[in-house]
Parts: sequence; C-alpha cells; structure tokens
Amino acid sequence: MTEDIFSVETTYFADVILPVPIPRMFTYRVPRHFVADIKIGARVIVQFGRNRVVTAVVGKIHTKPPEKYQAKYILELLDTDPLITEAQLWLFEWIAEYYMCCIGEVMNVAVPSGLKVSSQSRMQLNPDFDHPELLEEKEIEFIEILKVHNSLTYDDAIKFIGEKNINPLIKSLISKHAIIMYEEVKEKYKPKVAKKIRLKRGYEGSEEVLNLIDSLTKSPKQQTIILEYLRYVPINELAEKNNLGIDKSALKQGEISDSALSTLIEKGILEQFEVIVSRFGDDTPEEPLKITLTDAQQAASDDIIQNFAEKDIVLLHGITGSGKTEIYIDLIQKVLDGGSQVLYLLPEIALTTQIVVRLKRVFGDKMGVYHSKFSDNERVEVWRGIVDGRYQFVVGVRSAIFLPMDNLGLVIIDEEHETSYKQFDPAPRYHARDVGIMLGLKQGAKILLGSATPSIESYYQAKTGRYGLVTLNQRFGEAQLPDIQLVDLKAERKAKNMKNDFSSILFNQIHQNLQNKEQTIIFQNRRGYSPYLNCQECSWVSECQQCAVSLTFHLQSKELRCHYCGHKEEVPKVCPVCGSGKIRTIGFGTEKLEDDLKIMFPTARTQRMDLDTTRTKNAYQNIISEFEQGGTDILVGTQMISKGLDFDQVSLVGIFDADRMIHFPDFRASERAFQMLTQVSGRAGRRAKKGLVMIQTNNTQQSLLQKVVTNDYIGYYNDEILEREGYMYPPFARIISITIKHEEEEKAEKAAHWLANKLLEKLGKARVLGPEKALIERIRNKFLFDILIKLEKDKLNIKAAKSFLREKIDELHQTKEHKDVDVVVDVDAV
DNA sequence: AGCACGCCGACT
DNA sequence: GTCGGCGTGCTC
Repeated sequence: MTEDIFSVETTYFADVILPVPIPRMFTYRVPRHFVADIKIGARVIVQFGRNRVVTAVVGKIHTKPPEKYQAKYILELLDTDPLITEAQLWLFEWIAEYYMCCIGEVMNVAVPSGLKVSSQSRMQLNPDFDHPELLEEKEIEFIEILKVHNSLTYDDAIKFIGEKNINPLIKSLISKHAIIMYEEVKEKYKPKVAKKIRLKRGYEGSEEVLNLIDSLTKSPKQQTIILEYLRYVPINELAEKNNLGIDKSALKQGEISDSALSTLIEKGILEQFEVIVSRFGDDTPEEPLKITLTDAQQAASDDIIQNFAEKDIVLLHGITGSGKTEIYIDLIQKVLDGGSQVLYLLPEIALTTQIVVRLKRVFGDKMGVYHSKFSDNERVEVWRGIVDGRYQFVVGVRSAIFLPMDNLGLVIIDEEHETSYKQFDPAPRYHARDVGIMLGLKQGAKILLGSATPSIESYYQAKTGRYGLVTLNQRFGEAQLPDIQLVDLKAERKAKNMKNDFSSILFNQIHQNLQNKEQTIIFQNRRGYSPYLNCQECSWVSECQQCAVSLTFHLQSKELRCHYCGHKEEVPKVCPVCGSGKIRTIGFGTEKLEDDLKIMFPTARTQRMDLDTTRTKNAYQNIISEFEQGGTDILVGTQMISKGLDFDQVSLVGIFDADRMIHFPDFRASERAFQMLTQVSGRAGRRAKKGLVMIQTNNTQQSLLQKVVTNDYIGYYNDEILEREGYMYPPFARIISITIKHEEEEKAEKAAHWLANKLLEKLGKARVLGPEKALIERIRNKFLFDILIKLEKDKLNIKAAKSFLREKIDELHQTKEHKDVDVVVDVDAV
C-alpha cells in the first residue's frame, strides 16, 4: 500500500480471510490511520456477526466499495510486516481449490493458534451514567458488584450473579447506558521467561564484593548465597559476566533458602530480572556429527543430483535399512551451503525418535523441529524462527508445509507412501506429500521423495519418466535383509500346534530368541484385547450404540471401547441379553498377545506399544529408549513399530493377521498390506546379524505374500499397476470420495441418490460409483453413504469437474428435502 | 463454524 | 403466563 497513500480521499477496503468454513472472503473498510501500514498477509481484528471478534488475514486490498451492504471497519491491525507471505497465500488458495474446502479452513490449520488472538468481552460501568432511577433492583445489585471490580468478563458476571442466563440483565443495562462492553484483545503467544539473579550495581567490583562478604558474616545464609553466586560468576569475571546473571533455579540448587535470597534482593544487593528465552533451550549439541557416505550411498546421492539437473522431482527407492537418512543429510548440507532453505517432512511417529537427535548433531541450531506434540507457543517460536532467518532448515510433520519458508531449495518427503500424510478428519483434507511438491515447485525447489515401498502413484510417475528414479538396493554396512518365512496356520491348526494365537513354529522361535538374549518384535495391527465379546448362549455381540461397529474389549482399562466414536462402557459380567455368564472374547489385539506372551514366557520382559500405551507426551520415547537399551525382550505393537525405527538387536519379527490386511475391502488394501509387511519385516536384523521374519497366514500361496518374502517390490508393483489400470484407479484416475451423512438412514440414502444421479447425468456411470452404504454404515448416530468419483487424468478437465461437483452439492443443499444432510468431500482420498 | 432469532412444550 | 428446547438463516 504505497502508491495511493497521498490521495486522502480514497477509501480502502480489505477482503479478509476469516477462520470460518464459509467459501468466500469478507470485505471490511480500512480505517484511515491503517491505510499506510496495511498489507496483504497482515493479521487484522474484525468484528464478525453481532458479538464475535476474530483474527483475520488480509487477502486483498482494493478501493471498490461493496454494493449490497455496509462494510464494517477493521478494528485493529496486528502486523506491519505481513505474517503470511504471498507465497503462503497462494498455497492456501491452491489447497482450498484443489481439496474443495474453504480458505478459512486452510488458514485455521496453517496458522498456529498462538498467533491468533483471543478476545473476551468485558463490561464496565459507564462513567457518564446518570440515571440510576431507571434501574431495577437486580440491576442495582449488579452495578454495585461492578463498582468494586472495575471490569468483569461474561463468565465473572455469571459467577457473581449466580445465574446462568444473565443476557437480559446485561442487555437491559446496556440499553440504559449504565454499562459499556468492550473487547480486550491480546495475543496468545507468551514468550518463555527465565528468572535470573545478578549483583546489583555497585557490588560488582571485586573489592566491593569482598567487602560485602565480610559484612555478611553475621548472616551466614546470605553469605553462602553470595559465595554460591561467585561459583558461577568468578570474581575476576564479574565485570563482564555479572550483567548476564545466572538462572535463579541454578542458584537454588544448593542449600539456599528462599527467604535469605529475598532478603538480599530487598536489601538491594542482588536483583532479580527476567529474560526471554527459547523454548527449545540452547542445548549445545553433543559433538557435531560428520556424515560419510558409503560407496552405495554416494552413488545414489550423485545419481539424485544428476537427476535433478533434468527433473524437479526424484523418487529415491531405497530398501529398509539402506541408510536413506545419510543421503538426505548430505543433500541438505549442500543446499544449505548454497543459501537456500530445506524442508524435511516425516510422518508423525518417525519424528519422535533418534532422527531428531542425529539431525541436531549435524545441523545444530540452524534446524527447527515442528511436531504436533508441541505446544502452541513452541510452534510460534518455530514460525518466528523461520521468519527471522534463524532456521534455514525445518524437519517436521504434515502441517510443517504451512510454515513461512519462501526460499526453498529442497523439499524432502521421507516415507512418502505413508497415508498419515493425508489429513482426514477436519478439512482441509490435504495430502502433505502432494502439497509439499506443489510448494516446492512453486519456489523452484527440488523435491526428493523417499521410501522403501513407494506409493503406486509415485512409482508410476517415476516409471513413466515424470519423476527421476534412484534405487538403493543394498543395506547399510554389514546388514543383510532378513529371511522371511510364511507360517501355515491351517497346517498348524490341523496338527493342533497352536498355543493361543501363536503357531508352534513362532513360539519356538521366540523361545529360542529369548535364550539367545536377542530381541523380538510382535506385530499385530489391532489394539485392545479383542475386537468384540460374544455370548456363547445367545450369540450376543458387544456393539456400539452409536456406530455400526463392535465394541473392542480393553483388558487394562477393563472397558469396552468404540474405536470410532470413543464411547466407553463397563464390561458386562453377564450377557446383557440372556444373563448367561458364558461370555468369551473373539479375535485378538495387541493386549491379548502381550497377555499371552506374559503367560507363555513369564520371565521375559514384555512391552506393548500402541495408541493406548503412548498417549502421554513422553511415553512413546520411553518405550523406545527402553527397548533400544535392551530393557525389553519382546515388544508387541501396532503399525507404530513399523515407522522408521532402527533397532539394532532385533533378530525376530512375528507378524499376525496379515490376511486381514490383504483382504480388507478397499482398492488400496493390497498396497497398504505390502507396505506394512515389508516395513515391519525391515525392523529385523539391521546390523551384522541376519534377522528372521515370520508371517502367520492361512494362505501361504498368496501372491502378495510371496512378493513380500522375496522382497520383490517391482514384481508387486507390476501386478498392482495392471489392476489399477483395469479398474481406472489411481494413478490413472483421480478419485474424489463424497460421504453423505444424516441421522435418518433414509434421508441420507435419498440425498446420496439424488446427488449421484445429478453427477451421473454429466459424468456418466463409469465415473460415478455408488452411492452405497459406507463400510461402517453408522458413526456417531449418523448413517453414511459413499459416492466415489473417478476422473481420468488425461482426458478430463479436473477443475471443471470439481466446480461442477461443487455446484451440485450447493444445489443439494438448496433442495428442501436434502438441505440438512452433511456432505464431506475428500479429494484424492486414501 | 458460531450465534441470534423464532416458534412450540413443561414448568414456577 | 415464562424458560428453554433446537430448527433456520446469516455473517462483510
């Protein structure tokens, strides 16, 4: 906003992005005193609706007054430098359009809530009020309270009055001009401060200090404090170092009493002051790590760089344990040296582990970490660190793509096949891999995708030459790929060899492994003890009241839990239908395997790692550290254990329920099964020792399993790509999944049919599948119907198709019968 | 999404 | 007669 600031007559308007799911911007008037400073990307505070005050981001500045309504004024301008860069705004808009959501929803996930503003309505007396005779008794009472407290929030007022509904009272007082409401606006971000202690001026000379100590002989406690202080700040360095002071907490380590310390402060000898510190500490990294690549790694690295000369995107297909991280580090180093920024994306779980420590040792404080378990304040610090140029390199999870980097030279997306890169629940339902690619391309960066089991989509792009392809077929160092064996459950059952759910072959191997003092991993991708309970007399099954799924039995918490809506209930002692006590568990989850193992191997140290044991911030890390240090013999876990963890001493991996993964009714089931089996197998035998993997299955002839055994990714890919082509699934088509929800099944079904028919008219029936009942037909008391749209990549104008879809959904919501159904659109659903 | 307005049931 | 239930519609 520079060109027109002299034309005082011009009125400016700003179209702002509000954090609400409404697919448009809102126009506000720019007050004259903000005209000179307001910029696109700056945060503003505006009133939205009658009583809401929200933080918005300026998307556009113009002079065209809205025709149909009176624009409200912007209340406050929060940034003189834009918080959101133009590059980010562009990306937000791209996401909103591509994933068919509102830009406000994108803004909501992108901006850490620490950068949003909290506002609270406060009320106070109107100093000009001079008609007390207008007030009623209740009102006078409240005015008296307000006189004592100066100002109150709404909640305060409720407490003092002792009633829930104070609205009429407040409204009446406002209309009588007895009180006024105002908004207190404050930033949520609070810098972290450290309390520090130093000698007050006049005492920091060596002579003065010695005199001071002498003078304190009668107050030995105080003397000790001064002496303690001098341990940290030696007397001969007082002149330079006293100013910095020392942490109050450090001083209080010794036998220091609080009262003696405060006496010294009161006497004006010591003083306490506060400094703003980083939440990430200034942990001086342990000795810096220098990476040397093996020949194979070096070759791959060279290959990647060569590919980058022609292609923006390269897929690195490196088998588990091939040491992809070292290659990344080497590349990151090079890009940073060239003065560009680097973004390194990892799936959530892989980030909590050793990798951050390792990266920190290489990159020190140039590196920012962005994790979802971080608090808001920590996120804001990473954000600010990037803006201030402190962080040239960020390693982070999915949402790190929203950080304000504007000079990217390299984007790395590790474990690119991971479906957790796709946000599912609240919109925007974006895929961080695809957005990361977009983000990188826009900034002229190179993009490196890495995986041992690439997604079919990415591998296809590489095979057809759109991405470069680099393959790394050799494990790092001495390590070899494990032997993978299929255990024939049918035969084991026939021979009556099963011990609970363990085949004798696996059982014996675990036993052997324990004797050898080697570690075992047991993989079962299902948590809880058993997926349902069943009455032997009347065939009752534990079911969720709100969802069409069974309730999982959790032994540890002694509960039945719904994994979809979170509903919990007590475990019934007798069958709730027939009163029989013969209730049994059916099927098994991690809890049961853990339980069985504890019974079968009572002396083994067994640990479980799944969502239930890793709820708290450090639980995950603790389990892993314990395992790494050899404190655990057998680790039982869900897919959590398969994500990029390096365990050196694991010589046996046992895999349960592989068949269920393979036969899941979804076109991606086999892809996911292959990836999961290969990744979990990859945890075995990572150093020198050759590991063993045992997969229990009812069908040892299964072709997918055969490919897992021979580690034949390409063979698997060749099979799968034919299927995909035959049925027009990705990568040959884009899919958009539409879910219609309503409490009444019939309403949901009818609306779904209405919409599907409308879509059919234009798209044809090859492109519109369904509607059909969702796999889980009811969740949280809403019935779900799915429509799947397949849009061929080459022949179709995807943008036009999407806007057509948008139109039809709007139309649906305008018809009387269907307007109250929920419609969820998921572009590129995984 | 929130939030107010508005029109119907069960209570002082 | 009022409180308060949640359906409906709007927000610059």
